[in-house]
Amino acid sequence: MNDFVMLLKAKELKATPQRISVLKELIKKKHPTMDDLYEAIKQENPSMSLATVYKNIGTLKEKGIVIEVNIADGKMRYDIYSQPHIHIVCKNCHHIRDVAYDETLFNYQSQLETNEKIEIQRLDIIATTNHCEMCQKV
Amino acid sequence: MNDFVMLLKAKELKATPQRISVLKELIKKKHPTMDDLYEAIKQENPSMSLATVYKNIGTLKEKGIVIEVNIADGKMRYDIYSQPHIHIVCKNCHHIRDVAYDETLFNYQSQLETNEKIEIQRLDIIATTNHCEMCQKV
DNA sequence: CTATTTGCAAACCCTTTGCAAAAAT
DNA sequence: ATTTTTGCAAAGGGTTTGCAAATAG
Repeated sequence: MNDFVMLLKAKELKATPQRISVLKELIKKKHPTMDDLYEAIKQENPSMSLATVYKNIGTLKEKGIVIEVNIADGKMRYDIYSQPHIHIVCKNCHHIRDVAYDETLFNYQSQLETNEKIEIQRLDIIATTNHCEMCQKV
Repeated sequence: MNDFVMLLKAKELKATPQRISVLKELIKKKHPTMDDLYEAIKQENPSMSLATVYKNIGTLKEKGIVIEVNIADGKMRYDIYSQPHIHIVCKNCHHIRDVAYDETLFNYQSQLETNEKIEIQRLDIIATTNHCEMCQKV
């Protein structure tokens, strides 16, 4: 029983070939779009349906196995969740670079090559909080 | 000649009532969705078309007056751009809080109330760089 | 055997586009 | 007078849904 099957069983999900293909491809290709996934998986399993990829990604998201990377270009990207990290997205070509996230002191500049010039366009943190004045979820 | 008209003229945009309404509403309501904007503006100008709101937001984005806030729930939010700041999005109710961004040392925890527990779900930086290995734009 | 998952097609939503009429400068 | 902008309706593109057949456990 391989790692993917164990991971799925641990989350009480059935280990279908389609599901395993999605996980495999997420490891193989970094931050793929839905179409990247679909096209790649179809090579090995021509009967794979786009709806199934969507449904599986949805399920894997719910279980915390997969996270979305939204760079606001109209297409969502997907990533297997390992630990909190930062996505630095090139505004020009949309390439996504993973940068480690230091929980205690996040000084992103210090993590970069010294002569790299980063110009921030947008910085979004999606987080849960116990102090949201709107939903008051404590 | 009011501030909005001056702002638009400075960017070589015609100061139409529709355009001014969009700016007004962006000031009035924080981080509205497209539909928020459309519905609010229709109150005062019933002939306002949704396509016009989209077109104006597009133009204002191009000119750097407006930025998008994408919290990956399927709807885009919009914000008048003043200076770089962080959007902390509540995962539960989607309320967006603006947090100041310190260019030299960004320690987001220190900016928050001491007993607030933030659990980061996602942290995205959209930035231009001169070291992107993919597009090599220097 | 039962509950979940798949695959297909249709439906959905948000967003964009084409174009003629209207408005801004 | 020229150029931009508006408003309408249609099209577009990514995502979701309903349901019967297939599959996993």
